Amino acid sequence: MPIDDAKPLRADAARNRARIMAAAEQVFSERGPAASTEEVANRAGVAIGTVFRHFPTKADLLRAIMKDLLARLVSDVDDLRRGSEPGDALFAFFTNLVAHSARQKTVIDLLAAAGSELNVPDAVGTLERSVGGLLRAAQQAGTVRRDVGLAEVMALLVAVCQGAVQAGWPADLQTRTLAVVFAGLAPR
Amino acid sequence: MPIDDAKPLRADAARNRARIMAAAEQVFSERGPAASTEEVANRAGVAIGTVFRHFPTKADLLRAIMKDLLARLVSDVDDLRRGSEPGDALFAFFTNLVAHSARQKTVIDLLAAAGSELNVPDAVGTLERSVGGLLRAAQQAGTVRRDVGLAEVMALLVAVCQGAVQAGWPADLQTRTLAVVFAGLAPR
Amino acid sequence: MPIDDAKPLRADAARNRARIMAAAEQVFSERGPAASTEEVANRAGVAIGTVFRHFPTKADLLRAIMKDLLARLVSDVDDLRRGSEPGDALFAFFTNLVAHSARQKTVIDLLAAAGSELNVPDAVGTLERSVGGLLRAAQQAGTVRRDVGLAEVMALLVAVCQGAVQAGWPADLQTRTLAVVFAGLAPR
Amino acid sequence: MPIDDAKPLRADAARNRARIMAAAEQVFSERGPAASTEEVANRAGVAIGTVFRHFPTKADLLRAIMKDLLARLVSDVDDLRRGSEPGDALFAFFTNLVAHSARQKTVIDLLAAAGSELNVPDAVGTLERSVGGLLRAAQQAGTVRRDVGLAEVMALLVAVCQGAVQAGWPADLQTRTLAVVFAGLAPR
DNA sequence: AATGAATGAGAATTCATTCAT
DNA sequence: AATGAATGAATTCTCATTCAT
Repeated sequence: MPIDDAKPLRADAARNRARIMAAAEQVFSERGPAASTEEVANRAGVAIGTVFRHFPTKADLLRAIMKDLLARLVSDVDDLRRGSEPGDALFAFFTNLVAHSARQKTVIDLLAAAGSELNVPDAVGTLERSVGGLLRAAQQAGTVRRDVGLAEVMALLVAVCQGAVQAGWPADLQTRTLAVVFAGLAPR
Repeated sequence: MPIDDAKPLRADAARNRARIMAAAEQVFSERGPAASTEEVANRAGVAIGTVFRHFPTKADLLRAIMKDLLARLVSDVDDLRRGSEPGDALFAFFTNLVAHSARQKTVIDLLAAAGSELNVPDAVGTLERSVGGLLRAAQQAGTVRRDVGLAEVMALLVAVCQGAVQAGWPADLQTRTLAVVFAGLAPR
Repeated sequence: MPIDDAKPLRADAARNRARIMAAAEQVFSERGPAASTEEVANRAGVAIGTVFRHFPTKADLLRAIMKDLLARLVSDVDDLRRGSEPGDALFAFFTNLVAHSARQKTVIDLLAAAGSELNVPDAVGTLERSVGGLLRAAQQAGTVRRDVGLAEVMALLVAVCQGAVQAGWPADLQTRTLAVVFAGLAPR
Repeated sequence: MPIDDAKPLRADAARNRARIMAAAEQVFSERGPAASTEEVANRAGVAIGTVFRHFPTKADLLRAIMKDLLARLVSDVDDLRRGSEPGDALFAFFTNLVAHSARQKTVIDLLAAAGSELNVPDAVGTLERSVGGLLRAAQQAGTVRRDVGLAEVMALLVAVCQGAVQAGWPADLQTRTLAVVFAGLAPR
């Protein structure tokens, strides 16, 4: 049961599509969303036309990256729910996401801009639902206050990630900042 | 005693400079830093050449806006230190900044990008020192834990503002998110 | 006795060739000669490569359409010569062609451009000879002046058709315009 | 009393605008409306940006040319009404337009396309009104049948011009073709 | 033979910056 | 000092044509 793509791609096309997305992730992370599609093509080792064949519009490319990254996040969440104590999973996910967001400037930027320019509603919604699961579990385990809502958790998540990414916080600053947030979430 | 500008400007030149900066603040807030210099000129009611006479480069203009906004923030901090209980001033500043950042997308964006692209080190340093004052005062008043550092306070400040701005948090989400942060800063 | 095509085509190849030409006629009629070959392929239900296998160049495709349409016109003329009074056949052909040219924007455009860009000399020549037959018959029947030449009849034919097509003349304007032309051709 | 342009242009800008329009007229006449804006710029001796500063869109440029050429036609009509017998002016205008249309492929093409892609309604309307004047005068002078309408005269005008232009009719073919049309317009 | 992905040379348009007026 | 026209490099996107599958 294919989840995403209607038409199976030819082997070479699939390879190129993947290369392009990887290149785009890199390029946009390094140079921001204003980076040129041409550079993405170069980095992917294909001609510019190939990029536009796969993603008819630059915005389509950005959307595709975002969908992909969000999907990865959701699957991270699922892994965590299986592998950790329910009370810890939210904190673990939070910490992880911040730690990796350096590599994922794009996700974060796009997450932050989610409402505005690009539209990837279901993907964002899915992530939100996943995090919601973590939050409820943590609240039932008693590691997070009952009066904290999903909205503010998501807000803090995005905000801290974006801060971490854009300002390039070193590891210890990440830790100390998260300590404050976690203390704010804890009961009492 | 002019601190920054070497040459006193002719009255009309000064007026134009001010108009341009005001227009630029608006335009970049609305359209992001990719907005065109031409539009800034239009909004300011001057010709494009005039903008470039005052700010030889688009980056110079952005830097100037940032310096200006940071200076305003610093003076806000000073006002607060005089007008509120020492224990509350930090929270008040924090809340204020978040609330107003909607209008100041530019500051926040620029603050966030401070380290990277533009360089306005002294301005940022000055703000950091001011906030440091608020923090120490709050810690002495016992409203903020002693083991919280200035770095993470600044980090949270920027992160939350940026989140608020870019995602357009409604007022109640701002409140609830700040509640978590403040709880995290409070002793015990 | 195949006049034009050297190699007999496999059945499926012939079918594709026909489909492509039909699609091309439609597409170029609707969108003008700037329409993309890709769209022709889509409309024909074949892949783009197939179009280029049959017509190595876009110009070749246009030429082929034109040849085909001209051939149809010639056969129309022949039908008319058999089925109408000699004195009326030219007028009937003229009227018919104008009336149908809406559907045949391509022919007309190509007929008009005949001399310039594309070269389909024999096809045009053949049509001209056919119309010449109609003209002589009409002159002998006394419905057209003797001092009118084939060149100007062809010229008027093309001109009026093109006018009708490009400006989208309604039926009554076609009628009234042709009335003037026919009056001009009539003796006295 | 300025008829067309709201803002007076600087001398150099006006010079460039004129050069661009002249170049565009040439280029589009030679290569059709698909010719590149870059070539217009080259021919005009300006940079590509200058063309787009004056005409923000390629379509704007085409429209401007058309307006200009139509205006010239209208003024030709006015001149003729003053300088010839009322009964002849329509024929003279017709003949002139056809003769010059070789140089004015653009006008004709645009006139023909008037309804469809570009919109220059008032300009076309003005021409139509002018020609209407010639027609009425000719009918009153008895050189044109009373039952001929303006619509078909315009239709023939456009059609014959376009034919002449696109197929490159030599002078004698023009003459002979017009002879038929004029005979069709004459009383009896 | 057919497919459809890849190529890459344009084409239109934008915009920071320069410079004549 | 101000004006605003000119420049031209850069960017997004299109499309005829080629070529691996």
